[in-house]
Amino acid sequence: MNIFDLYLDKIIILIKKLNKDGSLEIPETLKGINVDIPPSNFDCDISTNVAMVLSKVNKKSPIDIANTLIDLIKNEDEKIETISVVKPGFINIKFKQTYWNNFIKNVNQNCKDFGVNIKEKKQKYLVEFVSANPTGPLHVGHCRGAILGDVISNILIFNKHDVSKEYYVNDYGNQIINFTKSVFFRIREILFNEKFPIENSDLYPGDYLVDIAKNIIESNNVLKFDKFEDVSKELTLLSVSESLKLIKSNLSNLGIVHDKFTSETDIVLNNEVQKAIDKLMDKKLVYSGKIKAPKGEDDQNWVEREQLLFKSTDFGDDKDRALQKSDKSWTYFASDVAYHDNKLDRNYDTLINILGADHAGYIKRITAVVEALSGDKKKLICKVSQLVKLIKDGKPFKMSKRKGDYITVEDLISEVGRDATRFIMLNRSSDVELDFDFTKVKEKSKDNPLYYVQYCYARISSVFRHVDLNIGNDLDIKDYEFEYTEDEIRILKKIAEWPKCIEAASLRLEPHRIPVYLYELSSEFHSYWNMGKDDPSKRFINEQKKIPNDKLVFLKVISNVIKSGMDIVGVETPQKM
RNA sequence: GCGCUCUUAGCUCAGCUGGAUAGAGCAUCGGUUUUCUAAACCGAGGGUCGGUGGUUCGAGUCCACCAGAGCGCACCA
Repeated sequence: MNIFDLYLDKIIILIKKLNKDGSLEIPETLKGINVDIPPSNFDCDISTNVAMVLSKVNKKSPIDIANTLIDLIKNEDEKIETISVVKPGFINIKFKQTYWNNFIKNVNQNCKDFGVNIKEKKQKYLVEFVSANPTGPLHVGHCRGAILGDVISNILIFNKHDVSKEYYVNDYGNQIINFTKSVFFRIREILFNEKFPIENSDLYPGDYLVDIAKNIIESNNVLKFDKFEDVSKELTLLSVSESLKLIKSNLSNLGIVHDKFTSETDIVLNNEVQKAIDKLMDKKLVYSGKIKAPKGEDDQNWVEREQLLFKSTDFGDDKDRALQKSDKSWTYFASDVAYHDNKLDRNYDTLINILGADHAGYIKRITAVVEALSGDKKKLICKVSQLVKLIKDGKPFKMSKRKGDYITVEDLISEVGRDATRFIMLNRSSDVELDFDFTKVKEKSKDNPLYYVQYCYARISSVFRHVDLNIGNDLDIKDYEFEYTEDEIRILKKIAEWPKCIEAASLRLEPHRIPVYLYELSSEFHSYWNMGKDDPSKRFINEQKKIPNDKLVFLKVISNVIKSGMDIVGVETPQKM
């Protein structure tokens, strides 16, 4: 039940009627008209800008139009307490107390689906996220995008869409060869006491490779590790598989489960790259040419080479992109073209890619490919998660690939916990860099917004416990004749915002709106709770040791929204803290 | 040189696709526990929304230019 949408519909019907009568002009599109939350210093519940939007086409001042509208609106709705016109031309409406009885009844009767955006057309989504190279465990840098992708998916699922969470495994190419070589040398180190060539900067130095090497030695007694070339094929498979084991366990510790892992090697071996490039060729978007050196770069080392290029400039990219290396093998980009063609073949309505900030430059070319292949500009949406700045003891903390001194997801979770990690990573817009201060998050865990929201839920649970009720059970209430006070209505108004929050989060793929909203709601609740100290009528449990029905549904509805929100964010709502 | 993202209180950030007197937390100062969880609450101070123009009834929000920060810019993945 979205009270803002319901009222917007009412107003649209009204002005259309007036337009039919000939007493009002309306613009072609009614898109600008909205019903919104008024600023808190106005004593009203909802507010609309209709009069201001209609002002132009009617050549009248917004105030005049508003004044003629308010009587008509009031006549049609006996739930209105006051309706008034304010300065630039807003119409402000305050409902009678009884309005909120109907509201809370409605919310309670379909608790689980409260907030679901019924206006959204049901779609099939594919959300690709993480897709870190299978060359070792996940580190903190992967964490934000992982959580972002997971929760974006959760929001879409909450809104009843069909969502598939997918991981693209880059198990092909030079990096994988280097990785496998590194494993090979670690194996020789263990078996033949041969020193690992640490000076070779192409190799992966991390300690986790020793464990991978041990696992491979233990689980296999066929392979001989004399020459890399002899075992490279089998060893690659084993090494990648060990890596994926680590990654999947990291993801599971973060509370993330992907529906599908797609392997780049499979795509390449299936000849899908050639097929996809052929499709682009048919559209005359592939040609053989040379890329010019970027200005300002050092031109001396630049070698112009004839190679196969994709005309991404046709779609707004800065330059055309190479599909083939000079040795005629495919580039990474080419196999990604194939992968996206593969996605398109699976008939999704919308593809979503979650990328790290360091891959933002990649967006234009890949959206160009999807547009070229599907003919639909909006088929692929790329969402970038900005960097996480790690801070330890007040100082920035840099990770070094060469030394292999990563902070892993494992370290992070064991230090601050899964829920705190998820909540804090989401509490900011993905467009801005995020400060993640280890010492702060750990030391000041009491100031952590996660606990603030959880505490709210725990407080409500404790009230239920006191009268032997369970917070999770449905409430069956027949009579909704209540008289909520101003302080309670303030919270009910916040509850009424929940569907709006979900709508914005889903439409714009901005999960941070959910923790931000939950924090605000919790704040209203804690404030109300403390009023009970001075004013016994604000306590939930009365002198007969019972909770009256008005307070009971009130609590139920609040806890339900918190639960829904926390489920989407993917964190626990403990009943005791 | 080019592209992407950002710039809001001392610090970290919200600001619902252009609306009304721009909001939180932290930090600082001062208060609140015989009562359902004080991991909480109440109060005070703190702002030229990076700058300059433009678009319009109306701009933190849209456009242009400028300044600053981060990320990226070949056949790596």
